[in-house]
Amino acid sequence: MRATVDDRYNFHAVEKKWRQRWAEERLYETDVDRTKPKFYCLEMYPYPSGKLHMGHVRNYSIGDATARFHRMRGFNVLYPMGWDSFGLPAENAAIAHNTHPATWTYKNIDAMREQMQRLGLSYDWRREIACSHPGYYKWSQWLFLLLYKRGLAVRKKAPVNWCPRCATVLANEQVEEGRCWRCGTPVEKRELEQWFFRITAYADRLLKDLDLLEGWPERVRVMQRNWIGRSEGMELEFPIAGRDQKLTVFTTRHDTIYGATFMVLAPDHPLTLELARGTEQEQAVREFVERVTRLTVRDRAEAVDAKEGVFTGAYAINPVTGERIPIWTANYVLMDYGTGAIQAVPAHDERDFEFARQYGLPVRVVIQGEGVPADGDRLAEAYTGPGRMINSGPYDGMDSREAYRKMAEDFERRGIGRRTVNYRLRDWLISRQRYWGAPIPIVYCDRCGTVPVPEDQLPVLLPDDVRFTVGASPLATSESFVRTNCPRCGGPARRETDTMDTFVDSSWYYYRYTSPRDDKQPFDREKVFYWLPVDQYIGGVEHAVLHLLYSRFITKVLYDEGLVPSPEPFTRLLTQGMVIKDGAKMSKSKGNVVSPEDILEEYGADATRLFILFAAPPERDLEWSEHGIEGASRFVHRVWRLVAACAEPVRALVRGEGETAAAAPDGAVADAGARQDSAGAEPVPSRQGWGEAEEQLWREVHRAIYRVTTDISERMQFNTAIAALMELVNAIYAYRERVAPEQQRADLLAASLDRLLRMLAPFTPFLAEEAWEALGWREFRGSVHRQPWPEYDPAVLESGTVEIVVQVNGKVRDRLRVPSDTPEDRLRELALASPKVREWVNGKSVARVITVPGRLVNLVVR
RNA sequence: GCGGGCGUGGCGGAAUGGUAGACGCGCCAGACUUAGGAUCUGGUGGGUUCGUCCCGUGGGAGUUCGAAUCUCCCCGCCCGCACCA
Repeated sequence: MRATVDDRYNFHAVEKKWRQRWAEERLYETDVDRTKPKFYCLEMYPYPSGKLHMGHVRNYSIGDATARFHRMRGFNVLYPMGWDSFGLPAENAAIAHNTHPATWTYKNIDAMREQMQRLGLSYDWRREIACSHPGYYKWSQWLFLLLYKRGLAVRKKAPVNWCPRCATVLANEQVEEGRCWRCGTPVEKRELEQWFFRITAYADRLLKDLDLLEGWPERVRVMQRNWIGRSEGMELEFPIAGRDQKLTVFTTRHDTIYGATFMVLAPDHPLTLELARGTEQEQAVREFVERVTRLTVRDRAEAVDAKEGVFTGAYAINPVTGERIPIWTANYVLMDYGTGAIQAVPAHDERDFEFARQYGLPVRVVIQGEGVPADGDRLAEAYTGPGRMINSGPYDGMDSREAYRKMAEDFERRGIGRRTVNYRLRDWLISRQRYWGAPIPIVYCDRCGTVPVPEDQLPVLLPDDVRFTVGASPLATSESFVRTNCPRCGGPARRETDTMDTFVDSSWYYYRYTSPRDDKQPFDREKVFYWLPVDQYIGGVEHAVLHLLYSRFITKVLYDEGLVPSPEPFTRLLTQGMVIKDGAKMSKSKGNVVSPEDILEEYGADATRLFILFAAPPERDLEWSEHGIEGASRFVHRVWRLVAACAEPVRALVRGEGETAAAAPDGAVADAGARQDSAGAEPVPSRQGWGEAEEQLWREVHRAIYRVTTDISERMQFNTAIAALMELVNAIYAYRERVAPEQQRADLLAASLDRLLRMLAPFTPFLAEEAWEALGWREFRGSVHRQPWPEYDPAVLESGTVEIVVQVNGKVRDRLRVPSDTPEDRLRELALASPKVREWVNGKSVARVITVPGRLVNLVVR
């Protein structure tokens, strides 16, 4: 062993060494252990694009620090990683390079795994999963069959979003501002028959259980609440004049029905063209509908800044007034929401008002608020508040809120309508006309119809003999795949050729980690009931209404089936901020991308992780800074120099203690990695012969433990935790500056460095382990990553003196240094006796004295 | 328009009712050095009569002994949703 420790820190060599040794020692492997509380720490598994970007590095730095901290705190921690490895980019790359999507995908996975290992992330790699692996997607198909069995997977014809560039349909959640979430191409509406998961059947529970998610950011809960979009109202029926047919509308304002002076249908409503047929309006309606429905979703959304519509030529009968009112069609009514038809009440709805004024339609006031004219012609804007009912037959004179209740009852009794709840949430369209996904396990038989593939015939494997066509499902080009026999009657049948949305794969992967190689079941019940729910989930906010909603839905289905222990999958959620540079998100087009690869090469894993956790609190955006990472790197080297400088006396001490322990009868020595709990307790200094300098540093150590512990466990504020560690390092330096070398106490230095290194372990795992070994502890106590988290001693924390601020009328006038246990009345005495304070009190009377123990005294003077 | 968040030194940020600006970056000075963009030490909100006091957390008002923090109004920025009937 070297006699001295080199004060230059070679992170390349150190990181390489520990990566190997940790793997050999199987340091991060975890299994069910009922003697410890469990902690499931999870990051959103990545799409294997080829290399990590800074957002990944941030995500995993947060997660790894969290996992390591909880391990040291005595939790049995599940911390796995896997790959969201189905999806379009692989297929597009395969088309471009004429290879197989799997080739591209698995090469990328290898590259990214390597980068993760360089970062020193403490995953249990035995649990690695990839959703494109047949051993995984078999169970995604099983999940489909479970939903099918429960009536939650259905094939139906509906208006769906179609991305012409990706040549596939998309779920509603995957359309952002009318554009495809992946490629940005404006999507089109198409009427197609597709497979849906009936997430709407869970709308109410998904909404209600949001209240359980106290560990989620308010922002995400609000986004989900809005996305689900529950609204209570009535479906009302308006007979169509001259036909034996009724028009059903959804409204939240049935109390305004006496003011319904016309009706509006969505242009793509099935009755729009039918009602116009044979009327003098037919031609105009046909032209209007064709023009509006041809627009992409986005163009249509933009076009509605100007409301536009035409009269259909048909009339409806207002069921309460008996009036004949015209039926219009207009671009501001959407087929997607409610029934695709509305009762227009221009006096009390802003949109109807604007439309009525534009086309000269009558406006009738039926609710009179303060200052609202009774004459609709004189109304300047729609009135949407409450008021007194007028022009409303038997309800005249009532308060509108009372009428609202009364009318609902009356209308139901008279059969005019019924109370109902409407949601904005649509069923989840899971069919994709693409290759690189899990095939939908369904067979179509001429005789038996739609037949699910029996579970024992899973997985339905992806065929290799496909042509990567665009515009139709590639699976349809594989004869061997399509042609099959009906599982029910054995006759000739055809397979479903669509694959599942990759969000189906990611909606349940966190269960699979608990028994990733199980080939008999999707997950082991015992293990899932031990590990779940996820205690801390970490990822980007962009999945607020995608993955995070789908996962909650699938969890509820599994919960109803009795397969998982909780109705919610993620107890706490942290949505990390973006990593930005020069004020903008890193992107190739802006040319402001910083590659983690380069940074790791130049500064090493510890400095990279440290900077990213230190520069901002995790949920806030983080501005990448070259100077900032240099500061972090400087700190890493500064710690190392301190360790090197203290090595000689500390090692002598550690060796002496270690040998004493080893000499004891039960001090049998196994290999270093396995000795985590037994030999070698933390060094407790005697404090004999200590002076004020020693006591002061020891207090700093305990203060740091207190601050780091609470900052991480209560708030996940890694930035302030690291600041506290920097202060501790500064304090140790200050001690060594202040006390002559021969006077410095080795027991104090050893105890301080012991605490420091254990607290650094979650942030700079390589540095902490290397220093731990250099000081001799690894030999006797095992890896720093298997140590318990240090405890602070409140008695030490509160010993010594504190500075008390003396205020006069809230302004600081003096500071007193007093023993920290000084009682309040003594503080008051000292404050009043202060010469500086007396100048400010001078002649006036002290009306009140407020003391805050350990902090301040405030004299209220008049 | 509705909803969520934010506004503090030159910069990233600390302080969630009790000393505003911890910690880091940058900058200034000193020490060591053949030299250093290394390292160590000190300083660093503005003003000032400089061992002093005044001002200061987007602006204004309020609650309180005391407000960056709580309340109300206004301004600005970011994010999400948006003719949802």
